Amino acid sequence: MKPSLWNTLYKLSLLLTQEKSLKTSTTRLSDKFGLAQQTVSRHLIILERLGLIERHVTVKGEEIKITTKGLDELRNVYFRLKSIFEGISETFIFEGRLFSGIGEAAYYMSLKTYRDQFIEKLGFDPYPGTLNLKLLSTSDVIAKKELEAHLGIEIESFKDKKRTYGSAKCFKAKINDKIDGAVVIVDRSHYNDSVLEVIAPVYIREKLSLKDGNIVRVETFAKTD
Amino acid sequence: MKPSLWNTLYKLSLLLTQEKSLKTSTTRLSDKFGLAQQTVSRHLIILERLGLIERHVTVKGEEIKITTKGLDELRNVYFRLKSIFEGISETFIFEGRLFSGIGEAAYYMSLKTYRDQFIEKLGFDPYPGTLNLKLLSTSDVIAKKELEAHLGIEIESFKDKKRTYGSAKCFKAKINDKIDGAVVIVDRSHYNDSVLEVIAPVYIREKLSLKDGNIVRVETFAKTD
DNA sequence: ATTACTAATATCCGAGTAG
DNA sequence: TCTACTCGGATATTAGTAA
Repeated sequence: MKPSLWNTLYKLSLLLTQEKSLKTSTTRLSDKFGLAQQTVSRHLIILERLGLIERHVTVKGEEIKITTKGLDELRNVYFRLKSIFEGISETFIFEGRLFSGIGEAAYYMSLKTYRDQFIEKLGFDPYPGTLNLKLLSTSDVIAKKELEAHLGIEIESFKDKKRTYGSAKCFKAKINDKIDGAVVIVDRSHYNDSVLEVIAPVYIREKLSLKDGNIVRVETFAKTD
Repeated sequence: MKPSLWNTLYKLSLLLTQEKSLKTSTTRLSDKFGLAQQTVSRHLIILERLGLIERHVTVKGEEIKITTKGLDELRNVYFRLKSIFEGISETFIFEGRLFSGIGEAAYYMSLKTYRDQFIEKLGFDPYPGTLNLKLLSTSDVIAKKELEAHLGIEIESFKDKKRTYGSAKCFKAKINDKIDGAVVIVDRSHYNDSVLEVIAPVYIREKLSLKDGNIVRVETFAKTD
């Protein structure tokens, strides 16, 4: 997302206050934003196409509302700035329903470059495969975004002859108050925001006698410095 | 400040974490920021000129530190986003040392357009003149910035044949726990951030028997919706 | 390696204006 | 009035290099 667009979204949010919609015109906004009417119009069109705002355009003006996706975009910056200015350690607690993935993670985790990094940076040799948890509440999904904004343990990307392997970020975690492991947030995951991927030095499913559908509790520890 | 520059400052802050300095190179940064090395170089030059960062450039790389001014720039956005996402009422308490201004404020406050707005929006006809308080601690200065990010009572700008008269933002306030008045934050004030300007329907100095140098306590109430 | 200049290119903005 | 199109000019970015 282009900085100038983000700026327009941000300034919109300052006028909208709370999830209410705003009835205004591009001319009035251009005045407030210090941009030309045409520029505001163009920005609004793009923001709408990106799904960040919703509009109801009439010949007399328009009504604008920031979508959940748009708010997420802003919240992400908010959380990152928060972790800078209120730089304190925080504990995040998640609850999710266990489900089976397609076993892809096991392949990636067995790659030497990744595995060596896990051992070096997390201090354990992870069991190949992740425990996938579907987060149950939106507050957990938002908390995950906040966690993501914190500094974690960085797993670096690398490439071989064929392709590039993406980066990831880990946070030490405790699973069901028993097992020490880590939450892995993959940069370009095929899962969406509502899925938490957990790794540990042991096979968690077996150790905790878990089956698909079980609720699992994960406590993570984020430090900001 | 241009959005693209703000973006670079913001991304820098994510790497710097806490007021530490960062030893890196424009190439490494260009990688992280998704910009060309030349663009990063140019941005850093401009940010430095604006006094938002400090650099120590060598032929082997450079060391970057975000200045107080730069952090303020980021904090401002942080506070505004905070008031959106944590939209709650807040009380701010300031303590400042009374000093005499040049009496300019009295002139402005006597202008009909301003005065009418004060009466309508604040509910009182202000004594012409402001009580100027020099804030004593940096935490108070930061609190003032946070207050500024909240929604206040807007006093609109206007123009006559000669010039434009700027806008301002007010927050209801209680002075020394006795007098009800308001804090006025003038958009382009000739005072800096460490000065708080207070108005009231009465002549505060007299009512509270205040003299230059006295410490005055101001409690303000900010609502976010 | 670096940083950062100059010049070419890509992108963005806003004046004019249609609908 | 309004939104939003086209298009020329402004601005920002990047490629090619020098130091």
